[in-house]
Amino acid sequence: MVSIKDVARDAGVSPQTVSNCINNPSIVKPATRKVVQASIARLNYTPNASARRLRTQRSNTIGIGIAPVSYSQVYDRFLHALVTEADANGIRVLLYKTDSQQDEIRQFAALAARGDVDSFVLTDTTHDDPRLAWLHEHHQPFVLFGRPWGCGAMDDPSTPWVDVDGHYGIAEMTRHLILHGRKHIGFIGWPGVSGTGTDRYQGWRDTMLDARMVSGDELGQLYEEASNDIIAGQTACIALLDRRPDLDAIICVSDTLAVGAATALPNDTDIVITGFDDTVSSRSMGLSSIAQPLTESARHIIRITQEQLDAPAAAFTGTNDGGGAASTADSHSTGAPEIVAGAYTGSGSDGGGRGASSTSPVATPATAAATVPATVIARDDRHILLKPTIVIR
Amino acid sequence: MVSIKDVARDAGVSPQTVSNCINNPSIVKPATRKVVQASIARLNYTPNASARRLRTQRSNTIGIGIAPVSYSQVYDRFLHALVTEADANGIRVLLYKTDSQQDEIRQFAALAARGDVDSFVLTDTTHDDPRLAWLHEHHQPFVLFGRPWGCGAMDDPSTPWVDVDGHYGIAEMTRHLILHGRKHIGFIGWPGVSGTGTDRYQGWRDTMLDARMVSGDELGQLYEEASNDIIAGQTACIALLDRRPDLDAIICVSDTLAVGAATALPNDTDIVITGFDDTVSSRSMGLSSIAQPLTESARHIIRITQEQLDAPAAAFTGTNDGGGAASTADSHSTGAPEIVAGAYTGSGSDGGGRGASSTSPVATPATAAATVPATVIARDDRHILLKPTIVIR
DNA sequence: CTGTTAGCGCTTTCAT
DNA sequence: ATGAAAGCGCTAACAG
Repeated sequence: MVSIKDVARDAGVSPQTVSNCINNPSIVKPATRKVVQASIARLNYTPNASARRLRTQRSNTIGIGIAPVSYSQVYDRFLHALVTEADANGIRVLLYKTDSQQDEIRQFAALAARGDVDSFVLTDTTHDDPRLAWLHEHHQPFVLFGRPWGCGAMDDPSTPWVDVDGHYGIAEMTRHLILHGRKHIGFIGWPGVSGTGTDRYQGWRDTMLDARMVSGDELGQLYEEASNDIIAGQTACIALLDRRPDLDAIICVSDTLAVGAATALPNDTDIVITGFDDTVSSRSMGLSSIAQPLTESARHIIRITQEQLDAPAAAFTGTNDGGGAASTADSHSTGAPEIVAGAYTGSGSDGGGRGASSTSPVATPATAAATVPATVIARDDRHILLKPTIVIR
Repeated sequence: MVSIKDVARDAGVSPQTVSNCINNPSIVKPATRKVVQASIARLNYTPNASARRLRTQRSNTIGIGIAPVSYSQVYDRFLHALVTEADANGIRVLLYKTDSQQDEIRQFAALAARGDVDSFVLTDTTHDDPRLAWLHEHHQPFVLFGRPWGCGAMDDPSTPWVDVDGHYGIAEMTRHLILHGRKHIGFIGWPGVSGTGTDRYQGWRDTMLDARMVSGDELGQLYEEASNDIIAGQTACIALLDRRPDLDAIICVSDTLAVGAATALPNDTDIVITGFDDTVSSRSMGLSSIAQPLTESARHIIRITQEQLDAPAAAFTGTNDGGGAASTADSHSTGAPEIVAGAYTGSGSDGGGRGASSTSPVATPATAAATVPATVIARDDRHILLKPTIVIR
């Protein structure tokens, strides 16, 4: 392995100068820098990560857990997005197992103690999540993907999170259906009260009531619950149509349920089924869905992580610094999203056409969703709520 | 952070003795060891990973890639299994992105040069995979999950792999259906020649021909191809039933296709649909499927990785060392699988009932598949072919 | 602007 | 059986 000394000898300078060329090029005389960089290239030198970590006491690595099974079908795409954004910022991603929340806490302790990671990314936050308590107690940096529902930490500066606005997504989808002439729009949701599920449900409910498409009394008839699998989706769809044969659209809280519902439809029907997450399955079935801006989410997660680590002692002020999301990233952030401070349950037509032709976030079937940068609705720069993209097929 | 010096001071010994207590306890006098271990526990000491890595020049980390999308729905479970087995052996798992094979090669170079990982785990090997060429050329250790189909490296000692026997799984499923009175069994496979797809297809074909359930001429009528999505599965199923209304079972090369096929079935039918991978989707639909022994696979991958790293210079002899898979793992491997050397396309009834009541690998509906240790059919201890478990529902 | 010194935390010699 | 010395490769702090 070629080390910094080899480069130094080759370039006729001291190891320190080589180090400076890499970590602080501006303080090296251009001529010297040139020579050193030539040596680096010729010898194909790459700094040893362990040595650097030992010296700087920074691993430049974040940890993220993987559960025994993932029901969402979106986790692998999220991981890819996260790794991609991390990679672009010189950060590595370490995977650890999470068989339970307690197990994850054990992993926190081990990984943090060994200095394997600087920070963690958490998903699937639950009510009174013990992981948050542990992390806070041990002053361990982290970022949530998903809001800390019911933890009372929604606005806590020391509980940064990035999430996708399910309420908005479902509301937008509902509006789209209404605008295209659908009169009786049902909803299949998850049972129980989950933050995410309830949020999405309310997106449908609020829009339906706002548009006077349904009375409060009638709402229950258009609603069905189903655990997150295909069969449950089928069952719920059948129950819904049984109760309300006049339905002409059913919005599902997930793609899995949408796939189930779609397969339970009579052959000759015109009923529209929509899902959430724009998975391969729903896409192959031609269902409209709601795509989470995973790349954008990952970008913010990495940005916040970087900010935390670069300014560990600086207390968070709680005020938006004016620059917003775009201010930190050094040349990486292409198409930096605008930050629209304020409530996130806004009406669909937010000001500011931010792209080419389409003023609505509804993507045309042909143009892929990925090209449109996600719009941000945020409280401040450590609590980021992203708008999903409605994908109509 | 508490370091080895702190422990040494606390225990009244030298840092070296503390180090020995951790890495080589047997050479420390029991009394001293006791004292040191008490200090370690009291101070809650964990050795710093970077320092150890720098000193030993070993990262004890393996790298594995994540693609932009995964169609298999099994990758996340594999990752969990891999991380779990790695964790049990003191190995960390670093995730890197793989947008293409070339991209992955770039990652290899970067990660290897920085000393971030010792070895890689590769999946989705293709014909003349450029990644293998690169790894060989740079003497970079790795293990494949999945055979190197068509690379001519199937028996190459320096190309270790772990795979699950799709031919066997599908053959066993076919036999099961035959034994339960199914007379006309169709197959939905993937188009084109993929190693995995063809292997599974042949499991059906060989069994059908062996059992005289079909003539060679007739075979084509019972076979349909479909790209790996739900709609394609539906279409193929309909085409199949259209051509052969007498079908009473359809074996699908994947769960995704099985789900599609199942949803395309008439309401009152008795036709059995089976899939591959035992995913949440197919399970929720009550479909029989074939479960890959992911934990077992991961265990072998980690074992081989360890062996490679522990004996870097030792040339592989190509002979089974007699101990087989169970010989290396130190106390971790519970229920070590037997190794049955020989051809892998054996007839179903291989000798040796290895468990309780059931002599056939067909699991009963009630007892979960996971409890049965996977049987190994292997050429040698660096080329491991595992038997999947047939899950009947 | 560049070089020297020192040390991050650990483990492999080699003495004792 | 234990300790002392050295150094893995790198970078912060200072001196020049």
